[in-house]
Amino acid sequence: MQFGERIKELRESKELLQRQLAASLEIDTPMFSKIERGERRAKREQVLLLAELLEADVHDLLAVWLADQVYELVKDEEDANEALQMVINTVKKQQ
Amino acid sequence: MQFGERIKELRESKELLQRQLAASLEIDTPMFSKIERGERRAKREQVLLLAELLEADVHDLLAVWLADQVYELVKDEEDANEALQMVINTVKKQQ
DNA sequence: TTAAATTAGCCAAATATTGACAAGTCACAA
DNA sequence: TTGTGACTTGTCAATATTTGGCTAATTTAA
Repeated sequence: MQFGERIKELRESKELLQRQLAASLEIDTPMFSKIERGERRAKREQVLLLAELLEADVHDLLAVWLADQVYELVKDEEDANEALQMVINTVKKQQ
Repeated sequence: MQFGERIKELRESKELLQRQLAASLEIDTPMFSKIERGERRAKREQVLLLAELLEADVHDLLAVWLADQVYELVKDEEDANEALQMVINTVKKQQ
């Protein structure tokens, strides 16, 4: 939902081609295209690399990347909000 | 983390045995035991059944069940909080 | 100590994810 | 139009993960 768009924006603002970033990530261009369109998910390690290559804030990218995955899990659930609040409380304490 | 404990409490307060609930869910007792201890995750459908069998609030159980899964995804992430906030915002709009 | 209840460990079957390839579309320059 | 480069689509096999169920151990309670 958001991660791919973010990557695409950053990539275009740096005038890089998919195949260039794909090469850096050691995947093929179709795979990179899919990541940008959210059809496939990037690996955590790839997010770190992309942050570096695109000179973007790594925490920001990681947060968006994570959010995509969480969203995928809860998007069809009526009780998503309650569940998310519970997790936030748990995560707070855990720090 | 929470779902299994919740089920166990409800089960014990109704003085039911694992094997009885397991039979109702059409799984074996060891599997039910694992669900209670969080070693395996229940299917959504099983949560609905459990809510009925244990006379518990189905939304409440679903929320806890979902929360477990989300937690599993974000628990080791430094940026979990930011990600969760993003998802909450997205989910709010989606309604 | 026994018998029932619960847990641990293991394995095979089913499912999902992954990476790669070939072929397709699209925009545009020659 | 034809050709070229950038990107997308679809498919497939390889790999990983999840699932269900079995056996055997351990715990609990009488």
